[in-house]
This record gives sequence, C-alpha cells and structure tokens, in this order.
Amino acid sequence: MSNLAPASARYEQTVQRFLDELEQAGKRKTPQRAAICRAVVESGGHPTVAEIYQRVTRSFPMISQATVYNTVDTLRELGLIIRLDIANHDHTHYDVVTEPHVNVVCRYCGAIIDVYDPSVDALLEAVAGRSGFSLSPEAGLILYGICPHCLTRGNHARGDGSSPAE
Amino acid sequence: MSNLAPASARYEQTVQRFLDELEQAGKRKTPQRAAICRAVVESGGHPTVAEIYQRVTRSFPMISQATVYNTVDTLRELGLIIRLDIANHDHTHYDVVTEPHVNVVCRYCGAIIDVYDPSVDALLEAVAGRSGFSLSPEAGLILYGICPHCLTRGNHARGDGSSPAE
DNA sequence: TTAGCTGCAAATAGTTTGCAGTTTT
DNA sequence: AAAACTGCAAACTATTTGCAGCTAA
Repeated sequence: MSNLAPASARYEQTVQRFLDELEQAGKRKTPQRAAICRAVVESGGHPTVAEIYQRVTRSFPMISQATVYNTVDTLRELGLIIRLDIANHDHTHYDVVTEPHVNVVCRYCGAIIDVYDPSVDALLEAVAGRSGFSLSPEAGLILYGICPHCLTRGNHARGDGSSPAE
Repeated sequence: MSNLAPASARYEQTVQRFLDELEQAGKRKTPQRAAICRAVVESGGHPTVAEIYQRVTRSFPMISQATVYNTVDTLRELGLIIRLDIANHDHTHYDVVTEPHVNVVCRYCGAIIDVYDPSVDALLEAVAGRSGFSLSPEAGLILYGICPHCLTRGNHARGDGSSPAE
C-alpha cells in the first residue's frame, strides 16, 4: 500500500482533479459542485445521493437534492465516478474508484468493500473474447456474500436477499 | 454444448423442477404459479416482471402484476432464479441460470447474454480469499459494453450510460 | 450578457402492501 | 377448516423534470 500522504491531502488532490475535469469539460465550477465533489471524495467509500446530500448540507443548508442528483450524474458522465446498482439497496451508490475491481457487498449489514485482483483483468479478457463485446473499462463488478464481521457475529441466519441494513 | 433434447422438452423439464421445488418448500402449486414458471423459463433469457406478466396474460387474462411480483420473489427466495439489477434498465431482470457466470449487457441495445468461463471461478476464489467474505455461489456478475451487432452498426456513438433501448 | 446552474415543487413509475374474497391441501 | 394465494387498488419512494430566478465566465 502506498500511503505516502495523509488522507486529507489525498482527498484534496482528488477533489482538485474533479474540479479540473469539470472545467476541462466546459462545465461551470460552482461552490455547490465543489462541495459535492468534496463530499463524494470524503465519504471514503460508496456514497449514495442521500449521504452526499446530508454531508453537503453542513456547508450549504439550502442546497436541494436535485442539485446533488444533477452533479453526481455529471461526474458520472465525465467518468470520474461510477454507478453501483446494488440489489436490495434502496439508494444507488457511487464509487470513486474507476479502475476495474470488484465491489463486495455484505447481504447482512450492507457493507461495501473494494477488492483488487489480477483475476479481474483475466475475467474481462475472457469475457470480451467469448462475447465479442467491447467492454467498458470501468467494470463495476458486484459480488454478494456475508462479511467477516457478520460471519463472526452469526448474523447470517437467513440466506435470502432480504434487506437488513444499508 | 449439450443439446440432446429439443428446447421445448428442456423447458418443460425446468418448469417441472420449479414446481417440484415449490411443493418441497411447502408452497402451493396454483395454476397461476405454473403459468408464471413456464413464462419465466420460456422467456429464454432474462425476463422482467413486465415481460412475464405479458406472457402469462395469454393464459390468464385476469392475472394481476402483484401475483407475478409475488411469485417471482418466491422463486428467488428458493434460489431458482436470481435478480439482475442492471444499470439504466427500468425493470429488474431475472435469470434462470444460477451457476456462477457473467451477464454481459449492451449499453446501446440493452441485450443481455450469459458468458461462462473458468475465470469466473478464479475470480470468486480470489475475492473470497482477499475479502474474507463468504460469497454467494450464485454470483450475478454484470459487465457492460457494446455488443458485436451494435459495434458493426456503429450505434455506439455515445460512451456514456444513457438509456437507449429496453 | 447569457448559457448554464440552482432550488423548489410537482410528476413519474416500478415495486410493495393492505385487504377481502377465493382456493389449494 | 385453515392457511395460503390471488387480484384489485392504494401507497410508497427514489429519481426525474419543469420552470423561474440566479450566477459563473
């Protein structure tokens, strides 16, 4: 792991990158958007619009959810974040990580973690070869299971896909 | 591929399996459910509730969508089908294939195909090892891209995730 | 200036749910 | 008979959209 800089500095760097990309795309750099970008990055994971909205509200009490929806969609169009449609989660999640990886979701507590492994690239190549598809590089692969924490706690009583947490 | 039996016979066999599983689970075997099971299997792919409903309406003009939703969810609980939450598709799809495989979705025309490859198993093992998760065996992996047909037709003008068909 | 963005409110629509009557076992 | 299921309609809610006023460039 390369943790040469403190988290805050890395976050700020990413936020700056987002703003630069917005500018390059001819989009306006509004204070709301800056706050939303910051919220997305600082969420440190896989935020939903509701989470982003709640976070941004601290600095912009009057902001509307529609603005968050709009901005998040703009960021997605620019390829800066990707959508994660997770089964049984009421809200759509977004991921700052755009390189091919796997999102592993706990069926019980709803936790989402990113996993990187060479087998992802192998899978992409194999699937592209077999299907003839031109696959999107930012594959938002999702796998479901029970996380170590819930396994230990014995929280995995039911094997179905009922929604326990988020 | 092992196509020893005609499609219709294989379908009927699967329908029978579904009905048997329903019975074993202590569920009732109603004519509506039989029709829904048949519709799911005969849809030959990745049906939505709307598609199933439309198909079942032929034999049960008075059936309600709620019944389809209920039954489909029951089948899912029993592990006979899996849910596919596909980005930008308005309806939830279901897949009769429950073995680990990849669903490849065309961003342009919405087509969904199943791809089997040993790399899927490798991925599952690697992810399970790295994450410590107990992964669900019926991994509904989804990848996005442009299908060969749309590639040829040059239909892939836009690289974003806007919804074109489906 | 002016095209684009924000915020508010209303609309959209897939899915879920409550309930009364019906049916399988 | 009893629990389960069906069908209808109403409810739910995340997301989208229209529009008037603001604002970054």
